[in-house]
Amino acid sequence: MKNLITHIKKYVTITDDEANKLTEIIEVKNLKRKAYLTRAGDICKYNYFVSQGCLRMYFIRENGTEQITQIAIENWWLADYMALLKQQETPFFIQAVEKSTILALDVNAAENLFKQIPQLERYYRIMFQFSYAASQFRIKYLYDYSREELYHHFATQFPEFVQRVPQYMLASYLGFTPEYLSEIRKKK
Amino acid sequence: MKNLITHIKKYVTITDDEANKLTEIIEVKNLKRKAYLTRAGDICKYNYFVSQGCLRMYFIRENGTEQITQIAIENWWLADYMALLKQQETPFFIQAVEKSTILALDVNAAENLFKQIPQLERYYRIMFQFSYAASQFRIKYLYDYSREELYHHFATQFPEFVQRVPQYMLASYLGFTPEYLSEIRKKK
DNA sequence: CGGATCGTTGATCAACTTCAACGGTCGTGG
DNA sequence: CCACGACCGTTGAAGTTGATCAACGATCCG
Repeated sequence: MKNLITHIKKYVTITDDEANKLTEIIEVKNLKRKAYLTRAGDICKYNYFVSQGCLRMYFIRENGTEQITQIAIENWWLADYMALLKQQETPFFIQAVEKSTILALDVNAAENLFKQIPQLERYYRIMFQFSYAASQFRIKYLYDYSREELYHHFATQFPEFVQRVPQYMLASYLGFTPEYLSEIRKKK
Repeated sequence: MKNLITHIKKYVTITDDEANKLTEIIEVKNLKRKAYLTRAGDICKYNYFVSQGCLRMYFIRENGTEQITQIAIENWWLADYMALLKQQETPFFIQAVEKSTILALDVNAAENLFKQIPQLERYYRIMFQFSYAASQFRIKYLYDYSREELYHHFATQFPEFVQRVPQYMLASYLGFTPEYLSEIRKKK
């Protein structure tokens, strides 16, 4: 919980009283490795903050294979925002990659808090703006580079990820097969 | 300008006075076909709203070909948000696909307005949340479908785009060559 | 210690690109 | 308002990139 308040205070100024109001509507979840927060078909109501540990978000393709679309470590928010917005069934699974402590924020409760605490809404405006910017950047990468280049860029830009997640997850996140990742690593 | 105020009022309630304050810091740009709002290497300060017309955002790859990453029609915001955030040179060009009327919002001036008008910050929180959700969805599509399937999904979901932009732009946006698009269309 | 999971290897195959060439049409200058 | 040049869509052949499948060895964890 401390982690979240510290993170918020990096971007906006909130009083202790306001922080407490937020804390009241947040649920702490201690997950062991491979535990699920969300499964495909669920109706979602939470936005998840990684306080400690690592989450992955993935869906299952028609042919039965997993496709990871996002990986989140400490101080990242993760959710299927389309499913939250439209209150539709999510196609995604959200699972702990390792033992994790997750903060679950009920988005409806949060909407109410925004009316009382504009600074909190400001924090989320900044978070979403940043997330969208990162997403635009990622889409550019996906279009710009070959799979092999994607791996090299990612491995040099985010070495902490490469060490933390198994190779097959990395391959899935980057959009190719574990076999091909093997081949890339052999080349170099 | 009317279009923007109408759009904002769909999501939040603002007074006429607040709307006027916003209007004061917005610049209206009338662009002819192929005119540029931004070129690669520019330092950006504006967030663009398409009041009338159509914009495309693209970058140039090492081999000299264009890669379109975004297309925006009426009531969409468009900018390189990473470049805005970090005040770095953008790698993107933003160009009018057809004769367009664009509203340019100075993001620094907007940040100041947010302090006076929390409802405006709320509007942007909702916009960015929605944009990010759409972006997550798009990334899922990119991973889930073959190029051919991408085209069919896109053509049925957004027929208005297919009619408005030339085929080679559509091919570029979807991540493949005009030649291959030709082949797909021939098949069906 | 034993079973499941993970990374690797090699052969074959499908999706999509590249290149070159051609015909149609669109819009711009005279 | 017409003619011409530039741009756009199409075709087909050859070439790449990365997927699929099957099999094997290593390692991790209970």
